[in-house]
This record gives sequence, C-alpha cells and structure tokens, in this order.
Amino acid sequence: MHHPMSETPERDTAAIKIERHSLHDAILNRLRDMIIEGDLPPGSRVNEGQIGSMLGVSRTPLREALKNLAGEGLVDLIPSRGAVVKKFAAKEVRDMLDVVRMLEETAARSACELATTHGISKVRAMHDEMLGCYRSGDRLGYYKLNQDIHSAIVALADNAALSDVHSLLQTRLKRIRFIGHEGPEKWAKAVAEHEEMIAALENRDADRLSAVISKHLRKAWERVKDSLND
Amino acid sequence: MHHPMSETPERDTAAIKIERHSLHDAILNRLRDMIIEGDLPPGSRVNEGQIGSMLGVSRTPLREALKNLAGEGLVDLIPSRGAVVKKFAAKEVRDMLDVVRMLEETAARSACELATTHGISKVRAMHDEMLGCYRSGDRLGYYKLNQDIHSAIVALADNAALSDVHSLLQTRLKRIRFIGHEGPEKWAKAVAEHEEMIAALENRDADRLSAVISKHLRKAWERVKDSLND
DNA sequence: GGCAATTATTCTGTATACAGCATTCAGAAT
DNA sequence: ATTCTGAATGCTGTATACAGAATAATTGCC
Repeated sequence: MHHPMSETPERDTAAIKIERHSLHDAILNRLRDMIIEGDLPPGSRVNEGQIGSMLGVSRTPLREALKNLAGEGLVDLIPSRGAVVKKFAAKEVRDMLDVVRMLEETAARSACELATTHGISKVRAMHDEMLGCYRSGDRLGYYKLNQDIHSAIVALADNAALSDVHSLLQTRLKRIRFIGHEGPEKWAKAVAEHEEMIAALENRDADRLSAVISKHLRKAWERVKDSLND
Repeated sequence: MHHPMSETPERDTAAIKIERHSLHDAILNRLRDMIIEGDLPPGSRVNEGQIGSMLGVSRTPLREALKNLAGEGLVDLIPSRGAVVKKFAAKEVRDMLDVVRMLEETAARSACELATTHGISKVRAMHDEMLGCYRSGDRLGYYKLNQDIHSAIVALADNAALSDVHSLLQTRLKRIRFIGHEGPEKWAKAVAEHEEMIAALENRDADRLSAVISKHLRKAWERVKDSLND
C-alpha cells in the first residue's frame, strides 16, 4: 500500500468523501465514526496492526489519530497496552448533558442578542431540511441535522471557546445519543420542541429559547438513561 | 484527564509507585511548558527535527505530542506545513474567560452543596500554602497553586465533564495568565479575593462564592487585557 | 538591474524496522 | 491436582528511512 493519491484503494464502505492529504485526519474521522456507530464496541481494545491493515494504512498516522481520540475523550490510552474504547457510566453521561445544557442555555441568550438575521435564517433552513428528513423517515439524516442545529445555535453566540467545549462534549455524546432510539410519538414531540426553538430564536426571545433548550436537553437525558446499564 | 479513572480491577493492591515513562506524554508536558513560558513564541512554526534533536527524541513521539497539543488548542496543525503555536486574539481570550467564569460559577454552586468537609479542608490547605508563596514572594509557586485551587473547587462539584472542559480552557489560558503580570497592590487584592472565596466555600454560601469567583475572573480579564496587542 | 523560472534544500507525511514489555501457555515441582 | 515459574508470542513504544511538497536560492533572460 503506497500512496492514497496515485492508487485509490477501494473503499469497502461508502460515503468517505474526504480524501484530504492529511491521512491522520481522515483516519481520525473514520475511527470516530466507527466508535459512534458501534463498530468498535465500548471497552474493546484497539489493535493497531489489525485496524491499520483493515483501513489500509500504516501504524504511524493511526497512532496519531488515536492520540487525538484520547484527547477528545473517546478512548483511553493505557501505557504499554494501547487504546481501549471509553465506556461511559450513566452518571458521566448525565454530567455531560448537564454541562451541555448549561452551555446551550448561555449560548441561546447570547445568540438572541448577537445573531445576524442571515445566521438565523440559515438555522431555519437547516430546521426545514430536518423536517424533510422527519417526514421521509430518514432517521440518520434527522439525527445529524439535529446535532448540526444545536451546534449552529451555539455558533451564533460568536464565542469560539464556547463552541469548542460544546463540540467536545457533543462528540463524546454522539455515540450515546445514537443509541438512544425514540419511539415515533416521542420523535414527534422532539420535532415540536425544535419548532418551538426556532420560533423563539426568530423572535429573539432569549428567556423562551433558553427555557425550551433546557427542557429539550432534560428530556434527552430521559430518553437515553434507560439504555445505559453500567 | 482527571476522570475518576475507571477501575483497574484487582491490580492496585498496595501503593506501589511505578513511574510510567511514556515518552510522548513527557514530551507533551515539556512542550506545553515551553509554550506557556514563551520559549516557543506564539505564531512561530515548530520544526520537528530541530525540537526533536533538542529534546533528544525522535520525531514519532514528538508528532504524537504535537497532535495532542493541537487537540488542546495550543497549536494549529496546518497540512504540509506543520505546527504553529496558536496566537490568541484579545476577543478569544475574553471569550475563554467568559466561559471559564460561567463554568466556575456553576461549579461553585454545586460544590457548596456536594463537597465533603474533607475536600473543603484540602482546598483550605492549598490556600494556606499559596499564602506562604505570597509572603515569600514566590510568584511561580503562587501562580501554580492559584490555578490548582480553582481546579480543585471545580473538582468539588463532582462532575467529570465540567472538570474536563474547565481544565481544557485553563490550559489554553495558562500562557496568557502567565504573561499578565500584576503589581504588588493588585496581587494583594487578588489574595484577599481568594481568602474571601475560601471563606464562602467553608460556609457553603453558594451565592457568595459564585459572586466572588465571578468578580475574581472579571478582574482577571482587566489584568491581562492590556498585554494583548493583536 | 529586476523579474521570472528552475533548481536545490529543507521539512513534513508516511512506512517500516527493531526493541521492550505484557500476556499467555506449557511444564515442572510440591 | 494445583500453583509457580519460564519461555514464546504478540503488541506497543520509539527510531530511522524514504517520498512528496513547500520554501528558499540561484541563475538565466529581458
């Protein structure tokens, strides 16, 4: 296996767009997806040679990606024993959701004050697209847009540090949230809450937006807490 | 980071202190110190071969450390051009301090409710040690203990995610705060504020502790903002 | 003499090779 | 039969080597 540019190695799985000239970043995203989707189950050790040959890359960039995943908190790096996929206890998930809630509440207030109308309309557009996914039953698309909308609202607060820490926790929670499947009626409820969020944002009603988001995230905990058995 | 570290089952019988020498972690800490102390000035490119030979290590663990530093936000990793030490604009610093303030305010309230008396007394001990540094004019020791105390108070809130994000931002701010030199009278003021903090914590006065910390961090911004020229 | 193009050098990105530690399995002793 | 010890195997940690890209330098041309 030589260079990914000259020889395009056949990808066994679809939807790998980014073939950027930074292999470790590609590996990083790939591994993150594998963890989120459960291909690498929590608690399992990651064999570098094995994964490396599976992805068709050498160990060096793979190790760099693993080091970064450790920084993101998705794996633990145990000396002389390698990387193990992090296993979140129920309390940790709740703590993360508490912090995310606090961050989003604060971001919501700032966003109502600072956001440009253009920025708000872009969030609205994402919301409409998400509605399309909802109507067509596209769960994965809905899930991704859901996260993007929350990130976008945080971004409207125009505080890079806030976005960073929010993104960090959001990433750690992705796997959990991905597991937390909801019934159709709860799904409709969540969509309604989102509609309410967008409306509050468009009215720049800081108190209402903050409250709705807070409620939304508390319910998120209710949804996922039963799927945590450790 | 400082998670309540997952259990290594029956491994730790006695308090055997085995130095785990993982080179990339040592390099990571070393580089972080070099950035904080200004040995690697902001905006400068990090030459891997140069630094590597300077530290007497190969490029591989050095690169892993750099990747981790990028995760911490202390350097930017530009494709095909390597690592450059991150240069913080004034607004970014202010944004970070705003988030830290929010985090510490929340942590303070939780800490007053959840902290054990033993935990509080340990913070008091750190504070007393810091006072010793203050009286003997040990600026570096004071500085380190100052950060440790803030981290300890956050830790009392017993929320790993909260500690993690706080630690992340604290690390990014270290260099800035290290630069922000204060005159003797301001130093005395800061010490007095800390004394007030500890007192509020010991009384478990959530409102007061939160308020004092908030004021403390707003003043921190006042102290450092003039030393930022970009 | 200045500008542009081409070469030369340096540095990053990736692969491979080697050494050391951990885990496991087998064999011997109690 | 059980337990302890030791070798064998596999994996991690680090170093080195090589290829490609970016920047610097030099030379040719106008």
